[in-house]
Amino acid sequence: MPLTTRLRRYGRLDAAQATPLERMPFVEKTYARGETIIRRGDPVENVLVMTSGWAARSRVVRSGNRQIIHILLAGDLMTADAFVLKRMDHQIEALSTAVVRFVKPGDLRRALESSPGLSAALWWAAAQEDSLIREHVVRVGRRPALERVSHFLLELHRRLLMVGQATEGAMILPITQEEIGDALGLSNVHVNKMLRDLERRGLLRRRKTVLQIEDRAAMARFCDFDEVHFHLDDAA
Amino acid sequence: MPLTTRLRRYGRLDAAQATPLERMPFVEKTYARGETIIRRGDPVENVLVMTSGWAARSRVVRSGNRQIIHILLAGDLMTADAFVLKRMDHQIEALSTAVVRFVKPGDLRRALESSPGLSAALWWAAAQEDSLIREHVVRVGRRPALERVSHFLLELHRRLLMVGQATEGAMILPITQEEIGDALGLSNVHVNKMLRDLERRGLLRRRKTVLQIEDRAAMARFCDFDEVHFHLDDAA
DNA sequence: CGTCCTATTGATGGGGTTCAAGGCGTGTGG
DNA sequence: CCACACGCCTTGAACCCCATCAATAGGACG
Repeated sequence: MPLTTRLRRYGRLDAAQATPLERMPFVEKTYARGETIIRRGDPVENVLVMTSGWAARSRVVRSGNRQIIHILLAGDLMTADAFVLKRMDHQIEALSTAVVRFVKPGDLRRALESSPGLSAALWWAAAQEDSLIREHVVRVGRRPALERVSHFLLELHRRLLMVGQATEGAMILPITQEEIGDALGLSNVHVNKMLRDLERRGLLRRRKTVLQIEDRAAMARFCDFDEVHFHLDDAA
Repeated sequence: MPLTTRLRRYGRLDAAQATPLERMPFVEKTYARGETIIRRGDPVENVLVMTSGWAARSRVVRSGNRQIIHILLAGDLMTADAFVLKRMDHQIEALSTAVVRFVKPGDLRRALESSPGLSAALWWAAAQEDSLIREHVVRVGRRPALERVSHFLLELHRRLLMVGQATEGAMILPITQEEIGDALGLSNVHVNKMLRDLERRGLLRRRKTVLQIEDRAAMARFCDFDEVHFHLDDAA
């Protein structure tokens, strides 16, 4: 289960403590690419966990433009604030075929109570998402397009590695260039030009949906990327 | 105490329940405009609460440009994730003279335990900040400059109203146009032009640091602003 | 009364959008 | 099994929003 894999990175969670999480009752639903999983305004009644695939938190503004706020990958919590907020202020949509696990808040609560390290680990996961979104603000607000694309891809690669969905040098990108643009505040046309530029510079290679990053360190230097905001060594 | 004022908006917190929050032991420090309150990389040892003034979460990128991620006002929690994250991934700096209350995590924990509604209310406040930051991504990524400035000002006004720091038609803006630009991913020059444009359109009036919004509804229509992301009616 | 910071304004230039057209791969129905 | 449609990628051209540069003005403060 990808969520468990991810929480183990927190460092304080062993296999035994994770068991209640795996044992929670759930219902799984599969969504097709492009389908809306939760609409803005919907009541938040369940805790949703991504089991596989890609999804996105997004908003559509009056002009019709879409802004992708955050990409959701396997192991991500989609409604961490289910206990507090009554209604969704944004929508979540599937970017690829996506499997989503629905858990009742009560069942999660019981799992948390039965294992002390678990709630700390889930808090950490939620705080990590917050941190990623803060970094996204910086990326969109103050980085030039070329670095912006590069930085975004490195972050995705790092996240996929955390849940065992990528290798050291490659990952599968199931999303379109238009969607990358919607995440980064760029046009699909310009994303294309930036990707080709990164390829021309030898920082990237692409074949269909496969994306290779030869030299992660070089790319990180190129776009001013670091891992501080992942909080990977934050076990207390 | 502004934090209490704000939490009352959550709806489930009465005066009696808020008492432990007001009674927590604390140390208060005052920061001058421009001073850094917490540095990126600093360990998170206390819970910090804004008592008065303005501050900002920000990051400086390699080019030297600053991105303001979120504006902090009186009543805001500056380190809600103090229990989970070990180190700051961004900095917090004072935008005006700012008074900050330092509370020990243990003391907060005790206050939370002594009052059932309190932790829910604090969770709500934290979730509300998350929500505001998500909206900020949309604003910076997909709104044209004129609407961006307008939308930003309306949000600040709404937030100041929540803590009794603004009147229906006016607020005090203690920050510079350059800082507005750093929040919105714009240059100080362009912010100036947008402000003057809003003034010319009769949506705004300015005298020194006083900013008047004649017709909030008209301005909200103008920049596609709504209050969904404030979650003001989210008492369970 | 000079100094420094902020606001203001115009001129110029560039990074990125928009428009448009073509190519490529994949699925689909006749 | 081919023809066509459709979605996505690619590329060039024109344009525009906003950044940058520069210069002035206007406080606030010592």
